[in-house]
This record gives sequence, C-alpha cells and structure tokens, in this order.
Amino acid sequence: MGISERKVRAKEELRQTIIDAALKIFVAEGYEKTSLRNIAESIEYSPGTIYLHFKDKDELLFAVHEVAFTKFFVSMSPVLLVKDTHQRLLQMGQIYIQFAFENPELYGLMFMDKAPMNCLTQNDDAWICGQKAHNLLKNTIAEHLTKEGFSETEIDVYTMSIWSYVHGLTSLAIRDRFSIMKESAYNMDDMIQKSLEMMIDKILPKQI
Amino acid sequence: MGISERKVRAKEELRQTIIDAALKIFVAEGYEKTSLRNIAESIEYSPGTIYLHFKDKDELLFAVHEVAFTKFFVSMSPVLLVKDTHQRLLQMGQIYIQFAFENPELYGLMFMDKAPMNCLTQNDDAWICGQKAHNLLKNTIAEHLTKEGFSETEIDVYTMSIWSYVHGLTSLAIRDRFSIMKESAYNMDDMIQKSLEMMIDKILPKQI
DNA sequence: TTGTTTTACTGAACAGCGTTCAGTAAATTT
DNA sequence: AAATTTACTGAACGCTGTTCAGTAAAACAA
Repeated sequence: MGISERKVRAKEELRQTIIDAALKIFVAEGYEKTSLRNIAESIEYSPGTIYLHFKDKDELLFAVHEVAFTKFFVSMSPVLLVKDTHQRLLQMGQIYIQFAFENPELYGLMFMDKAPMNCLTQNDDAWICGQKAHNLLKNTIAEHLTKEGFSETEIDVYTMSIWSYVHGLTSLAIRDRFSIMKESAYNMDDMIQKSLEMMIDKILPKQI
Repeated sequence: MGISERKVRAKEELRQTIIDAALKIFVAEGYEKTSLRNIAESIEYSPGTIYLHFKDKDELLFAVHEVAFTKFFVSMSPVLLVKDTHQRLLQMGQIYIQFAFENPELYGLMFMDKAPMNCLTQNDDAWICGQKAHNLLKNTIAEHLTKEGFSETEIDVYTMSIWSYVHGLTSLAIRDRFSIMKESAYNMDDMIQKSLEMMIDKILPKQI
C-alpha cells in the first residue's frame, strides 16, 4: 500500500507548493497582485487546480496567514531569553513593530484584513494562530502580575490593553495614518520608540 | 451669466449624488459590494459618468471617507461640553469605539484601508480629515498636560499613544481578532470598557 | 492482457470588476 | 443656420474568483 501513501504525500506537496507560491507573490507584489491566476501561472498549473486543494481564495489566504504566523514566532523567539518581564515586554513590542514594518502585507493579513477570518465563521473552530500569539503575550504579563496577586480576568484586561496599544501603533503606522505627525520634533521611528517605552512603563504595575 | 453658474451647480450636485449613493451602498452592503457599476446603476447613470467627476475609484472613496469624518465629528461633538479633561478623554474614547462599532465599514475606510490614502501620495497635500480628528484629541491632551508643564513633543507622544491604543482596541474588535478572548469572565463589551477606563487612568498623569 | 474505474488536472466559460474612449445628442455660442 | 462645446453613453479591454464538462493517465479488476 505504498502507492496510495505516495499519492497522499504528492498531494500534500502540491498544497505546500501553492501556499509557498502565494506567499512569495504576496510578499513581493502585495495583496492586490496576488490573484489565483498569478499563483497558478507561477507554479505552472491551471487555476482550477488550486480549487482541488482550497475551497476558495480565503482558505488559501488563511494558509498563507498561518505561514506568516510561524515567521512571526521565529522573529519573536529571542524574547524568551529575557528574564526581566518588563524588559521582555518592551522587547516583544519592539520585535512586533519591527515584524510589521518589515512585512506590512503579512501583518495586514494576520491582524487587519477580513479575508482570512472568513474561514472560521463556524463558531466551533478557533483561531489557533491568534491564540498562540495571544498566549505569548499573556504569559509574560501573567508572570509580571501574578507575583502581585492579580486575578485571571485582570490579566486578560491587561493583555487586551497592551496588545491593542501595540497593534494600534503598528497598524496606524503601516497604513500611513501618522503622516499628520510629520512636522513633529522627533522623526516617526523615534516617536514610536519613545511612545512604546513610555506606555510599557505606565501600564505595568511597579514591582516593589 | 446665470446659465454657466447653474451648470456648475448641476455638476456639483451630481458629484454629491454620486458620493451619497456610494456612501449608501457602502454602509448598507459593505466595501466588497460597492462597485462603480452598482453606484452608477443606483443613480441611473452609466458607469463612465462617474469618471467625469472622479479620477478613479480611490478618489471617490476618499470623498466618501470625508463624509464619514463629518459624521464622526458630529458624533464626537458632545464631548466639548465635558469640562474635566480626564472625563472628556474617557468619553472621547467611548464615542470613538461606539462610532466604529456602529459604522465598521466607514471606520475601516477612515483608519484602516489603504484605498483612500492613495489619493494623497503627492507629498504636499495633507490628510485634512485626519488632521482635524487628531487635533481634537491633541487639544484635550494638551489642556490636560500643559497645566503641568509638559512640552509640545511630549504632548505629541501622548497623543500618538492614546490614539494608538484606542484605535488598536477598536480595530482588533471590529475585525474579529478578539474572538480568542471569548471564554473570559467578562463579555467583550465589558472588557473593552474596563480596559478603556484602566488605560485612560494609567496613561494620564495625575493632576495635583 | 484487457476492460473498468478512479484520480489529477485542464481550460473554456460565467459573471463580475475598474477603466477607457469613440460616438452621440442636446445645449450653447458664433 | 452652422459650428462648437458639453454631458453622457455603453461597448470594449483586460483583469478577477469560481465552476465544471472533458481528458488522459494511473490504478485496479477480470
């Protein structure tokens, strides 16, 4: 029965090839230019073939967004070495912002666009990628707070608040909404850095 | 010379009619369904006519986003009655979030989508709507801070930080990224409210 | 080995999109 | 009355996501 297993493997490989091609075009050319025809052409298959592996474009974009998340987690991994929770949260923020600046299209797919979320409208299936990223933040916040007797729900509120802030900073920046602040004394990057430091400092309760 | 003026008026009226039709479809049917053909059909003109008034779809969307901003400012106007700057900022946040929840498509156009920003790639023309909204926030923050001798650039950092936080909260919510927090002790709306209160309180320096 | 079924894939077709432009009919000017 | 300007049309172009009858090869059955 080795044959049918080889076939399954081949099918899985093509699926991966499609995802990789989509990711490549997505990063190189942006959301707009990422059409199923472009993807199909780049791997020398017919457009119809993609539909043998993905229900629709949203499902393919969901797969791409999952790859983006693994890139994200790799970028984020160095923070695990940082012992001090305050410093760790600061570095997480910096890496988060840096990832978004270096991969604005992927960031949009991960945290801003509607498209990939259409795949999990069924109430039962969860957004695992988001869950993992969320836990990464929540665990550090919990580590910082539990020493001082904060409750689980308080930790949730802190996590929501910090994520919201950093995402807001990031997404306004990459979609050019900070253009109105150009004439400030600082340049944009310095302002963002200054804001991040200030906010982490203000939000986190001081340890003893 | 009344005739040519009537013509100018008629032209301006059709322009407004197009914007209104676009806004209507945008609010009722969402971004995806808002096509130039749909808009043209709804006002009983040919698609080509729209191009006599707008360079391209982005320019029309920019006009729609300007109307959305005036709606936004109307919603926001009650805050001017609130004397206490802390309370005023809190209410600004609440109204901001409420506006986004009630007009998610418009909010996306105003603060998230790329489309309308493509109109002002020329470095010289400014994003007036954004400027006005930004000033609304900045003025209140300045009022709160200047009493205590904060500098202009510090005010800019505070403004950027608070706007980022509220926008992040808002945009993650309306694009379903908080779905991962469903099983928390609070429901979503309560958590958002609790987060907002906590953050405004933490960010603002205490007066005396 | 021959016939049958399953599998993997194609590519034309459909309906929709933003955009362009030759053509037209009416209004205005000469 | 003729010429010109104006406002508008709607067909056409090249693109999009998606579907599906058709096909050729591979796998299985006799």
